[in-house]
Amino acid sequence: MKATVPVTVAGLKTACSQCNLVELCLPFGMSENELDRLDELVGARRKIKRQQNLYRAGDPFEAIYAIRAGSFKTDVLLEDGREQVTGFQMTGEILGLDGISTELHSCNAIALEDSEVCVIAYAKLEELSREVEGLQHQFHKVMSREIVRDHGVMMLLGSMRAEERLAAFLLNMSQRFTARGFSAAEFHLRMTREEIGSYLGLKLETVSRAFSRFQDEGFVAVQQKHIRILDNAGLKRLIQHQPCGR
Amino acid sequence: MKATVPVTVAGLKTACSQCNLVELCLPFGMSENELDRLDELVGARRKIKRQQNLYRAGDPFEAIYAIRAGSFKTDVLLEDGREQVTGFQMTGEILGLDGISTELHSCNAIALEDSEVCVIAYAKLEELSREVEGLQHQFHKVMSREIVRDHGVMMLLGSMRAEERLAAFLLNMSQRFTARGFSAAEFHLRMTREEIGSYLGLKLETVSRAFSRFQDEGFVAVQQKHIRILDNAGLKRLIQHQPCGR
DNA sequence: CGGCTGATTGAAGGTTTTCAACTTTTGTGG
DNA sequence: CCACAAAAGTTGAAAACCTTCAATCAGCCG
Repeated sequence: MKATVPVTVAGLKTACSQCNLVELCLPFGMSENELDRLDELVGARRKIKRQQNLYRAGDPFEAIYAIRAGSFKTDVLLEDGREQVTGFQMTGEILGLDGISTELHSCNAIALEDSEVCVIAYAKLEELSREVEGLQHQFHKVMSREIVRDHGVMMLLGSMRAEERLAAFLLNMSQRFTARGFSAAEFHLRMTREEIGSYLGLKLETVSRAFSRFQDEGFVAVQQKHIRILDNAGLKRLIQHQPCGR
Repeated sequence: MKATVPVTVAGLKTACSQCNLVELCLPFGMSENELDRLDELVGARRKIKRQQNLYRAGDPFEAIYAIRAGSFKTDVLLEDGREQVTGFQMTGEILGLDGISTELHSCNAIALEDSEVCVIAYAKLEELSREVEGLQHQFHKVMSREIVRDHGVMMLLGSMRAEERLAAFLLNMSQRFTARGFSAAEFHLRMTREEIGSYLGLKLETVSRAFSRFQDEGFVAVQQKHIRILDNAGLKRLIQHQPCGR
């Protein structure tokens, strides 16, 4: 560690410039010089154990988080207890953007496994992104990407039937694992059937049944959370060529 | 018009500092000085006739738009023709944020009535928001608010039943009309039952039936697109105290 | 190893969709 | 300005899809 870098808790200081997640994370597309400046910004890392909250709805908003290791879900709770999972996040993805609007977090972020995040103080981010054009631009892209992703989820929830939703979900997971250097065809889901169901607007039994049908039809091999995709094209066809639903 | 302001098409130059939508729009919360700078940014206005596109999915992204008058819907189309309405936008709201991520628009924006928008060149916005802190902050808030709104829609689509969705929709519209100085209890919807249905993940017949039931139960008086809310609290109760749906 | 959580599967029930007929409103052109 | 066609909205009955309820099975952790 360079002497110029201020020492933080137990040498946990992060350096984006050294991180292998650069291409997936906030720094994507930034120049060498810009990257160096980014290292000023990113504070200590924080470890979150499985099932623990990174933040809760109502918490004051102070930072956004880049997932360094592990994975999360975000959800919104209705007063009567109903839960809606709004997303699953993997390494390199940014959490906490919901808090900017009211300066309070509006959803819960919960680790699906033991995880680690880089803490990015939001005040500092605004400050630095006024100076570093690449950072500003990239940050805007990250927010916009989240909006586009949300529209995709609305499409799922509003216009697709159960099996289409699950197929789209699996293809999306596959693609994101691929981007992280993992197998596109074989992966391990960190979330339960109930969480998948909540995300897709389905009951867990419906998710389970859809998995079984996919297995029967030879699209995938399912063993609990372990998924092997056998017919990628078949899943894609499923999404587009089904009557309708609602 | 001041001589220092560059003259654009037919004197259509907008001045945020003069606009009565300030409190609802991008400039909200900015200081007098900051507002003056904002006037540099906002280009000509553009009129969009009913049913016309402000932009289409795939169009190159160059600007975001502030709705000066009228209203819009945004939607995403699936290859097989299915449409998902992702939102309805009213005066003061910002359109086009979806385009930042890929520099191509990812959805369609269509005027629900003859409308007018202020064109905000995105490159200029980034430039100016590096100089004007209040603008930067406000722009981030606008994007974050969109993300939070989207989560709310996911909740609707994923966890609520037909009547709950429509109740939530009506209450949301009422609140937004109120914010614009219109009656909270009586308003005119600019979209069809089919568009409402698409937004809520329901078929138009289901929307129509839900309207009829609300009328029978005395929650609202419905006459085609004209809505009168008779029992606001009743609608609110509907949202929280229903068994479940899916 | 036992108890727990998570997952699977079947049968019955419910909500929403589909199909269809009909009414009302809107828009256009004579 | 009326007439008429097209679009939008309403309503009923049947069907489809998903949920609910229930029982069973599998895997995991202490």
